[in-house]
Amino acid sequence: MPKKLFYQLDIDKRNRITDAGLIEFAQYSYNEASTNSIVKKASIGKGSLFKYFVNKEDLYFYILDYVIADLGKNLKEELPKLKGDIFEIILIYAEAEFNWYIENIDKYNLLKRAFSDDSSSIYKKTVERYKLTGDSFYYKILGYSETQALKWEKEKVLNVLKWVLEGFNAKFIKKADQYSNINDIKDCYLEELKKYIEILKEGLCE
Amino acid sequence: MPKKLFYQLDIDKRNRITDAGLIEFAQYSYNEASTNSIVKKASIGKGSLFKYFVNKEDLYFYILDYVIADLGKNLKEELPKLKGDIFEIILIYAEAEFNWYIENIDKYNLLKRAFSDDSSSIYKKTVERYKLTGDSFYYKILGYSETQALKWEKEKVLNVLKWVLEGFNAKFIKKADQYSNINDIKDCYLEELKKYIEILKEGLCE
DNA sequence: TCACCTAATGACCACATGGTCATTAGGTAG
DNA sequence: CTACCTAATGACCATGTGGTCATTAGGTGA
Repeated sequence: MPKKLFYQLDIDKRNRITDAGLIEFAQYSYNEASTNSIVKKASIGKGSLFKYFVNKEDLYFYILDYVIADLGKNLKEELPKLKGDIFEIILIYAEAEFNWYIENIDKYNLLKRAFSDDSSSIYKKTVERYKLTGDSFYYKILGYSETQALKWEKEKVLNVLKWVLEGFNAKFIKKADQYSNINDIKDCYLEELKKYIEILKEGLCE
Repeated sequence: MPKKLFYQLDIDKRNRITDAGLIEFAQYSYNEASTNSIVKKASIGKGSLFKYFVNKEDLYFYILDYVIADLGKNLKEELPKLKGDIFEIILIYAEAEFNWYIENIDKYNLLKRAFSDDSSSIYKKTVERYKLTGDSFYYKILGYSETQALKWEKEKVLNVLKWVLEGFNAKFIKKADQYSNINDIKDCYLEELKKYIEILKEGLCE
């Protein structure tokens, strides 16, 4: 975590540093991200950065903490809306996540990179640091669903839903550049996802 | 592609270079991989490497070409075995791929990295170079399946199958370290995958 | 033995990295 | 104005990078 000096800065400077770090770590892997670039982007001296943070890793986890807190806050706001069977829940959850993604692409890319590149030198420390959140949160949300008649083990059904959602998201994001209007994207996303969920619901329910 | 000089080398030296490059690029991203390490691992002089290859990128694509050719050869051998409906085909295909993976972990990791890290500076050139293979191959294999009554659009069903297979593989590989006996792993993989395919077959067929 | 050729080499280059530290700038108290 | 303090700074350091090139080693023919 940052030293006291960092919190004594005026808000503008602090935001400049946070934003610069976020953009850099979203665009490049931990090792490829450059503190020199961050310093330039934030318009501060190189020495200052290492007065505010003990080293690159410290800066990285400060940024990551911040992003995860932001996502958590956003998802908590959606919690009361989660009602219905797991298929409806999945839809509501996916829509919330997708909306967050559309408006926080840098944060989304940072998270994706942080928890998917398991060969990065920082990955081990990352999963260690956040082991209590992560997947468990996903299942907690699903815990909100009404109990319901499934043809199969609940764990397997959840996995199938999770993998389809992940695959669908990845595929959709890749082709999302085509759309220009942001509302078109949201509509199209939801409409297409609904079909997949419909297929699974019909197939996996009693 | 390598210069003529490379092909004039005796087989042992050539293999040392290929292996060293494979291991390095499997372990580290393109930018993080070090030509110095490769040179040391292969026990050749730094200058020699750049006599054989015009630059790092040239070496990288030589290795990648080699791995893709190897995988292609392996899968072609499995082609005659692909018979039945798409669910049976998926199982046979997944088993072949998994066996290849188990015995070619470095090659597998290299491929995974090459086609998943879409932020790497080399990624664009990579997909450009191999755009004719890739996903299309996957669907070609599924083309071997007997036509069969599906409740839904074939494309969506294939996507669901693909995503579940991908998700299952990723999950399985992560916990594969637990097993010591390689045959246990293979058995366990196939057994668990079968259950998922069974679920999907029952759910997605007429 | 000598001259010739080519393949192999590692010292070397310019550049970028994470991190340091002596110096400076700017505000405050007397 | 001076003396003091602290926060900000960028020149600097050791290390590592991809890539080069003058030198060397070793084989061949006369």
